[in-house]
Amino acid sequence: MGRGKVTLKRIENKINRQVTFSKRRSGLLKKAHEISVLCDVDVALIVFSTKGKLSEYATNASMVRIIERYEQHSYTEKELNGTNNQSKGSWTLEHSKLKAKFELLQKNQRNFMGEDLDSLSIKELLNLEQQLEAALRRLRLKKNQMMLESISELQKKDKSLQDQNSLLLKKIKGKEKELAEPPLVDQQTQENMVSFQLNLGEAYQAAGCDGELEDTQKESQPLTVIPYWMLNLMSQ
Amino acid sequence: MGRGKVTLKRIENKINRQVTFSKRRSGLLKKAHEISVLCDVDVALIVFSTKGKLSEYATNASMVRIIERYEQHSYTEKELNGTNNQSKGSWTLEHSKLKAKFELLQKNQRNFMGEDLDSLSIKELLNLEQQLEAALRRLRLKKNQMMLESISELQKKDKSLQDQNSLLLKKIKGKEKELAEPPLVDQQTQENMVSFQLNLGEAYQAAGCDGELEDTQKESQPLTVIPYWMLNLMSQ
DNA sequence: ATCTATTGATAACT
DNA sequence: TAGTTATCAATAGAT
Repeated sequence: MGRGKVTLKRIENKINRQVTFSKRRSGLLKKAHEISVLCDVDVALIVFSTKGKLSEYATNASMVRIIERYEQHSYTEKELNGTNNQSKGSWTLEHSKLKAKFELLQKNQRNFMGEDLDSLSIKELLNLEQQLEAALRRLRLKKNQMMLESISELQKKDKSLQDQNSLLLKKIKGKEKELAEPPLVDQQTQENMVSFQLNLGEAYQAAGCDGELEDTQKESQPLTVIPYWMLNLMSQ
Repeated sequence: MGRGKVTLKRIENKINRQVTFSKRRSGLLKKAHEISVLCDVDVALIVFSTKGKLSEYATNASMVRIIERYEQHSYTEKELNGTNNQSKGSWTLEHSKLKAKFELLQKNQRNFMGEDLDSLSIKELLNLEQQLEAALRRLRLKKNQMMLESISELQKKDKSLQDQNSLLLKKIKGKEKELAEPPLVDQQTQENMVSFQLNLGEAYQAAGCDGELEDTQKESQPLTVIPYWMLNLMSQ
């Protein structure tokens, strides 16, 4: 239509291109609207001008709804591997909401780490201080509890190993008698182990442990070494 | 176009509507493509048939890119709270990644609040404790700094009000002489004010303030009352 | 922006 | 669903 045929190729003349764009854009929007009304279907049209200006048409003026429908359609069609799609709809809305929540949380977290404090008022700082102190209290309670549990576990193991040891000792002595040879485990080793258990016991009592120590499953630590954190266990 | 004018109204005849839809849809897609090529612009068109069948056109076949651009545009236009959108592809991927990050952050935050500590090992607890202590140190530093700034501000105001007061006193005395009448402001009032300033000064020195107190803009607090937090200011 | 010659789209029909 | 054709609509180029 017009005074000459059009070839489907980018219009090089900038002015012509701009004019054509303006005319065809309105035509396209009109036709989108027409098909939407005449045929009673959902249509969404997005056009960005070269300069980035947005023109849009959407049935019932609800672009997001149609885009959501598109996303749903697209994802359920193309890839069923997808993350467990709740049929809630609202992907993009969901996303932006999540983003906002994430950023809020991130800011909060930074504050909790003692960063970005300039944006806070004195009142907020005092509030944060109280929260941190409470957190620290809870944390130390938990820490002590876990350490005491750990100690208890170690003591149990220690005990069982000692028993095992005595058993072995007995067996060896039996063999000694049979073979009339000296024992493989000497007296010194045995004394050290007993001493170690007593030390742990004292520390355990000094902590004033009053909570029950449930026998939670823990990965067993090697007994040949005392965990480094146990050294200053009772400093807090 | 066609053998009769069209009225912009839903076509009631179902067959006609279907035929018209089919024809116009192809026309619309064609025109969308044309404007995209001729004018070198981004176009996205989504059409859902009554039965839910999707037809789409997008410049360079990248619908998601254009939708993203639309979302960006939309969010930055409508609400300038805009999050810094990277122009990455894949909404769902983006979304699930964000979700994972969010949940991680949320768990972390709970730990920082001294909650959900059961999932942590002793080592992690000790690490968290150190972080909390560091955070608390930074926070208290900032808090003290802000409070001292606030005090400084208040002292300035106090001083200026005192000056103003003396000025008024002088004026009144002048009038007294003229009119031979008693003054409106008595001696007691003046003494109280001086005493208050001295107290603030002492507290200020006791804090061992060595940082410069920049005169940042602060919302002025009423001078007639001492802020509650100032009472135990130096406890920390 | 507005005009108008011309092409393009399509409603009704097949 | 596809083709034909009479008509109307869109628009290229000019003003």
